Amino acid sequence: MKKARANSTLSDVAKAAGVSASTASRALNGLAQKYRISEATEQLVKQSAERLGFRPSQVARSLRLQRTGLLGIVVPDLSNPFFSAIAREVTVAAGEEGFSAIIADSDGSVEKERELIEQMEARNVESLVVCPIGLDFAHLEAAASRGLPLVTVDRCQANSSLVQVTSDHLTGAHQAIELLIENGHQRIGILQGLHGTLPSERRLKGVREALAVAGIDYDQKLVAGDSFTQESGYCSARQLLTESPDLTALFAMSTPNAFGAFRAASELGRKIPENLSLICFDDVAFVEFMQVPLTTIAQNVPELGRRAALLATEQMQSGKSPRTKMHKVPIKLIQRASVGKVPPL
Amino acid sequence: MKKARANSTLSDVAKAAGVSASTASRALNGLAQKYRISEATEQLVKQSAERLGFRPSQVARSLRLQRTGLLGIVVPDLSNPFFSAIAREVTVAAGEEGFSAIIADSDGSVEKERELIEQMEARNVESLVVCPIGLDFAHLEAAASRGLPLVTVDRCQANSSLVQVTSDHLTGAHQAIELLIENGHQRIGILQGLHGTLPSERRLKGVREALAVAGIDYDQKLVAGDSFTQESGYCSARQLLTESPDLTALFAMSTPNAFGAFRAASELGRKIPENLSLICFDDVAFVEFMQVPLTTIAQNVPELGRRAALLATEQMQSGKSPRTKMHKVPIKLIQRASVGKVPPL
DNA sequence: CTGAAAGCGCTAACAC
DNA sequence: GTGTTAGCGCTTTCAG
Repeated sequence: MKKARANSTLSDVAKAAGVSASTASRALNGLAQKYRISEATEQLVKQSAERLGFRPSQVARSLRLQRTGLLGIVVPDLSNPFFSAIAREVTVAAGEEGFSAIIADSDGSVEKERELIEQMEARNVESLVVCPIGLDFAHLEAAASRGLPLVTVDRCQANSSLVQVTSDHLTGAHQAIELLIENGHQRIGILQGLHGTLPSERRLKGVREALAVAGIDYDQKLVAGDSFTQESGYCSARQLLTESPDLTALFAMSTPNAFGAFRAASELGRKIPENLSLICFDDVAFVEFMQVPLTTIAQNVPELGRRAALLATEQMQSGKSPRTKMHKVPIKLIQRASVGKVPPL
Repeated sequence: MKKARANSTLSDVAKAAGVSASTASRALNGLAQKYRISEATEQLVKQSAERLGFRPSQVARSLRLQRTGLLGIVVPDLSNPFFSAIAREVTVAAGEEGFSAIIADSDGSVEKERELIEQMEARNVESLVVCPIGLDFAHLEAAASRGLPLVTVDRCQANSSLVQVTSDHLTGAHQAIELLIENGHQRIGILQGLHGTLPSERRLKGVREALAVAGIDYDQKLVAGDSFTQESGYCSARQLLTESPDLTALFAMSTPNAFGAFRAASELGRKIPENLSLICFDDVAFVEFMQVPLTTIAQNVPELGRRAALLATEQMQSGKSPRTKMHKVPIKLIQRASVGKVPPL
């Protein structure tokens, strides 16, 4: 490998051009006009910079300007398509606003989330987008009250003063159940996500509302599960389908939940959609290429990310928190093949 | 929002403790022993720091130490599970080595990739992991020769002096074809990825080798496609299946390709695996929850990421490039349900 | 039109 | 044991 020649500095450029560092700085930062630097000098400086392959040190710049141009992202699992899609939107939106994104994976641990946020603060990120692991928000509130523009995405909290962006879970669940009912389903099993998280709670509320409208009793026996994972979906679907064989439909609160349900159903000899309907929240690209394409309540994931990034950068630029704290993004029911009419008995 | 109170600085802490900045710095950096700072002073400093909520500025530190502790990651599409899985491993491995990861999405554009790498260099990342878009490596070579420890993942280049980590594509493709042949398939369609990329070329070579071993002629007519996308898979599968209806198996070079093939097959009335076998490269979590679980050549994606991160950080710490440039990580054939015996005619 | 000097927050060599 | 000083690379008053 070639010798790691240190990048040349501004004063190198200045020296090469035979001017002072200040002049060089001004010429390179497009302030020639303002300072009425002679055309000749300006060109000379620019050429020297070019020739030396000068790249200004962002570190020095950050220190001087007290602006890092860094935006932090913390997600619970970057290998989960839902979160990586959010991360993607945030990074590109940040990039468009002139920021670089620094990312970290909390691996589903509140403790790690806390540490990572500490680290990011130490790095002087100018704002932070976090998809919280979901239960404890104290450290987030703390960071925000320290003046760090922070926005949470997805797993929000109802009674929080944080800026939050999440889907319209209630309406989504309501529509899901409505669709099932329209198709004649009366006995509907619910595969629940992590208790205590807003998405899970709101979706459950949506379920109850839709059931109430249709005059169907909400049966606690028909809801199971406590995590958005595939394993949880599998176990609870198995349990529900075994204990209540008269179920004709399943509402899964996440795609992994739905995958689990799929497996359980096939093990128990139920065919989707022939004698079991399945609808789920979240819509990942793959879902449509399953042999039985899933009918889903699609969250507008890119929009979640984009909005979060925008709220974060705005907040940072204006220096004040937006009036609206809770930002709901609409969901969309996508009908594919996994919901069928209840078979006439 | 509360007033954005600037974080307190080292000299604030020093003042509060009634000592000089140097002493404070030493006490806080665990150098008390080395400098024989009195127990009392040390505690005093630490308490003051605690009380003021002092968090050392990484920016100032970076400038002084000429070390940012930053590792850059550039991927073509963070919403693609393959790349996000790599990104995840890189960020966590980096974290374990005490680095923060700064990430960017090149959105499949070489131009953008070039710009992003520039930006990262300006931010003084200490090393860089890039999943190149695949064709032009000049800017990567340039960055590396400037002394930046850089490692490329996945789409590598055969005759490059860069440090690269990629799967054993040749063996993988060889095994895929072998499996098909063992199952009686003789007419095998190939759904190809982006031409000119090492993964695609090596896999094609593997195909030819396996075919040769079995004494089957390589038929140029049976290979189609020019991208790892789902659309490409769909179009080329349709084309192949239409022009050569005697095909009994398809080898797809990516999961998206396979999804496309799935759709094409079902539109053309072919059933997998009954009268069409399908095997594909890459193994994403979903693949096993498809109603017909896909038989795949699984890349060890986490390992790709981990190795890359390690090579990057090692290189940076030792200051020299590793002897081995090309790092191949083994693949694994995972048999599921999408490959069947060729039906006796 | 340009330069000198100060300083962002930190650490380390060199005093004493 | 602890303080003083210099300086990382940059921008920006303030002078001229």
